[in-house]
Amino acid sequence: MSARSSALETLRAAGRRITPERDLLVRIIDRNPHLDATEIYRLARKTRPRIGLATVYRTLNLLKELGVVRASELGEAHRHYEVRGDEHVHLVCSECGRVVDVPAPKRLRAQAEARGFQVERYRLELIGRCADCAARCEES
Amino acid sequence: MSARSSALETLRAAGRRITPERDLLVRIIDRNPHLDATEIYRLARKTRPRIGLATVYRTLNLLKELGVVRASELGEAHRHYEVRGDEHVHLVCSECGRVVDVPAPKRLRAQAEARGFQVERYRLELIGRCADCAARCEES
DNA sequence: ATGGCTGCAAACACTTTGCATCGGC
DNA sequence: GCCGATGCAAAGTGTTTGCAGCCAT
Repeated sequence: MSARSSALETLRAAGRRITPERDLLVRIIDRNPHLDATEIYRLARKTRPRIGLATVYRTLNLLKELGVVRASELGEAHRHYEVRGDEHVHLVCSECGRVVDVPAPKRLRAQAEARGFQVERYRLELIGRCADCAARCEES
Repeated sequence: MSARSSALETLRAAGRRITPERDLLVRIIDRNPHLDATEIYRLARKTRPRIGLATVYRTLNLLKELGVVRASELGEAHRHYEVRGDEHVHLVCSECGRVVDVPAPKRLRAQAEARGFQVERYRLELIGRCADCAARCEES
């Protein structure tokens, strides 16, 4: 099942309406991970010029509540959204801003829970230089 | 050497002035980890009522540039500041908001660097219930 | 047809900036 | 005394909210 149809299904199950705006936004987030609200808005307007920024924010918050997307603040910047799948770690390049995902280590959760802390979710971002940018910095 | 005097030393070394405002703000951040700008401002006004919020922000940014403090967005919220010491993980309680620090595992860095990613710094927050809140939820 | 959803604009919260004054060096 | 730092207020961002009309159900 695609992330898109699963998201729409979740909406339906929660008794919320499926509107063209919501469908469009889900598709955009699904296809482009790590966009912020303004970027999502910009993309959405290409398809649906009359969509409002408020709708983007309202939809993002709704999807977040329903657990369809997750928000994270990549390297000091604004809030970025992505469909929730497996837990993973963000590698954020401080040079080009590119974001690479790597699967998350299981040990973290275990360590925290050994201290009596019940982990619900986590946010992990490593900020630094991606391989490309590191190489470019070497040569110059 | 205390975090405070070390911070002031860093200011001096960078050729920046040591003002009563800066000294006060460093002391506040040092004594109370995980405060946001407004909370720091509120505390600062108790001692120095005429201090401006802009000074708080300017000082926080300066200290961040100098590497004296680090900023992180705890559990969706605003930006929080703390003096930079050892790398560590934040355990953020979703119930009471309490933040517990635990030392950071070294493996993370190694894993990322195995992929050619040069880690400069990272942000890691586990959100969930602290031991106390978990216990309280059990009994009720 | 009814209530949720949208677009628009105004309100909000947080952060930065312009400028005259002040004070660390 | 010089120049950086401050306080105040105004401007900038990013996000939320009030409201009249619209449309999915």
